[in-house]
This record gives sequence, C-alpha cells and structure tokens, in this order.
Amino acid sequence: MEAMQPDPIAAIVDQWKRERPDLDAAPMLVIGRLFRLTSALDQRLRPPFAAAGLGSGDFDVLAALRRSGAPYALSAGELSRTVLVTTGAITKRVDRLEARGLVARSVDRSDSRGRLVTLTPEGVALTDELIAVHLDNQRRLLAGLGEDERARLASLLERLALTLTSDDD
Amino acid sequence: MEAMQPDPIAAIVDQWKRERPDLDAAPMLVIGRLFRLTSALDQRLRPPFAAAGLGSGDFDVLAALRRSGAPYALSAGELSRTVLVTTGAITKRVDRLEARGLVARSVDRSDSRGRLVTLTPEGVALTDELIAVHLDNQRRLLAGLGEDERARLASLLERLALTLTSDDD
DNA sequence: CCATGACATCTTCCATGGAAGATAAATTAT
DNA sequence: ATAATTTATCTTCCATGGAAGATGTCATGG
Repeated sequence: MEAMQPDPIAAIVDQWKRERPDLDAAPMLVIGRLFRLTSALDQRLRPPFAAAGLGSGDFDVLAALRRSGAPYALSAGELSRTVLVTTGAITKRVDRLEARGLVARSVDRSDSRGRLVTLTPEGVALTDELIAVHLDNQRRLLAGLGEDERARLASLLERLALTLTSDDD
Repeated sequence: MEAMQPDPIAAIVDQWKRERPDLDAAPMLVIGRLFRLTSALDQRLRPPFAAAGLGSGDFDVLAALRRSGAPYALSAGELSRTVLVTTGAITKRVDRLEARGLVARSVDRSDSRGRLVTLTPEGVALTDELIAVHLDNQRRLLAGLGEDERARLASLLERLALTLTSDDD
C-alpha cells in the first residue's frame, strides 16, 4: 500500500469531467479532500497510542474521562455520546481499558442500572502524558498553515458543521 | 447512540483549558472538527449505497473504475493506491462486487501475475446512477456555505494536504 | 403493591479492514 | 538456463465497531 501524488482529488474531478461532462464533481474538492485529509491525519496521529498499546478509539475514552474533571467518572451512555460510537463499542473499549488497569467500573449509587467508568491513577497518568504528545503532534501537522489560515479553516469547518446539524439530525 | 449539541469541539477545548491550563488545545479546533465533520458527512452520504446493497468502500472501487474510462479496467494494485486501502481489502471488495455481477476479474495478458478488474455493463449502469445521486447529496450537504466559502475551504484543505505530503510520507 | 413499559448496559453475531505470510509469476544476475 | 529477488495478488488471522436482542433496574399507573 503506497502513497499518492499531491492533490489527487483535483485529478479525480478532472476524470469525472471527462467521463461524465453532464455532472459537476466540484463538491468533491471539499468533501473528497476532507476524507483524504482526515485519513492522512489519523494515520499520523496514531503512533503514540499504538506505542502505548492503545487504539485511538480507546484513547478517546480516556481523554473524555480526563477532561471531564475529577473524579474522572462518566457513564457508558455519556461516553457513547461524547465519542460518537455505540454503547456496545464503549463496552468493548472499557473492557480493554479495564483489563489494562486504566479504568475501573463501579455501580452508580443512584441508579444501579448504570455503571460509572472511572480513571484509575494509572489511567490519569497515562492520559496526561499522551494528551500532551497528541496535541504537540496535532500542532506540528498544522504548522504548514499560517495562524490566520488555521483560524479561517477552523471557522469554516465550524460553520459547515453547524449547517449540517441545523438541517436535520 | 444519540447526537450532540452544536459545536461540541469548542466545549472540549474549554474543558482541556480548565483541566490542563498548561496545554494549548487549539489544534483541536481544526483537527477535531475535521474528524467530527467527516464522520457526520459519511453517515449522511451512506444511505444510497446501503440501499444498493453496497458499502461505501465498495462504491469507491466502482467509482475508481468508472472514472478511469473505457474499458473500465484497473489492477488490484492501482485500485489499492487510488482508494487508499490495502490490497487485501481490495481483494475482498472485489470479491463482493464480483459476486454481485458488478465487476469481473481477468488475467492481465502482459503479466499473468496481475488481474484486471473490469466493470460489467451492470456495474457501469449502477455506478453511473449512484455517482449522480452521490454528487447531488454532496452538493446538498455543502449548500449551507456560500460559493466563496466553499472555494476557500477547498483551497485551505488542499494547502493543508500539500504541507502534509511534503513533510514526510 | 404489582404489572407494564422505559432505560442502561452488555452480549452476540456479523461485516469490514489491516498485517503479515503464502503463492505465483516476472525480472535480474550469474 | 537457472537461482535469487522482486512484484502482484490472495489468504489467514485478528481487531474493531455496528445492529439487534438479552438482561437487569427503574418509573409509572392502576
């Protein structure tokens, strides 16, 4: 599995223009690039998690707990909503993290249907370490853009996200 | 699995600011939003493919073949490079598409290690139908932005992608 | 108080993709 | 010409996540 030339998306749009001149493939210049870029960024951000024996999905759970503040406890449902995966996936992620001693499950006192997932001290320590590395890596990946460009990009992405959620949901 | 409020990313950055004031989580305003947005767009673009009994990954293969032009034939390696998945994943996608009569495999005359994956007439017809729907859906998802905003977003995404590929690879 | 329905989490099953090795064919060196 | 290397695809195994149903608990109405 090798890599590709700069801006393969423009080439794809050109191919469609040639094969289907009746269609306008311009939306791919945004959406296609979003997908490619996200995939490329994901690949480059994974290594620190892999080195710690975690999938990046598992780290999402640790990070959600850590940034929620002491006592670093959230329910499976809350985790499901914040990290945008099904509760079934949360169960499995928590199983893995629990097996590694990074989180612990306890029964919610006020509702024994619910389990609270809590960071252990080891979980807090590892998360604190990884989040710093992760943010540094993110910063480095964005370093090719100027400060103003990053701000405009952030703003456009926010606007697009807002128009999506207002449409339907 | 429910949805979330508008702009959850800004809230996440605020949480980190409170919990770890020594860190700067601003890169998430770009990268976090990229991931969220891509996930949201993907969910909204899938239904036509699912209705045709395809995963969106399978459609990527059909589309790559279709836009390559007659005779709509590419090798597994070429497909792997254009759709950015391993050749093993291509084998499986082609297996599924072949079982549905949308593509056919044939041995490359000039190199019998290689197999050419070719769209069948049914494959061409389905792809032509789906790509039109797909592009319309993409256009609708971007309709909340003005023409100038879409252009600036496309341009910023391209620039970011270029700075990534020049860095390393 | 008990029955019914709602809810939270977990379990099971399935689909997908990556990693690494296996197989087959082409290329290169001697 | 033949052995060694490279290349292209496929196979096998494993990890992950979604969908839907199972289980246990709570809430509500009679």
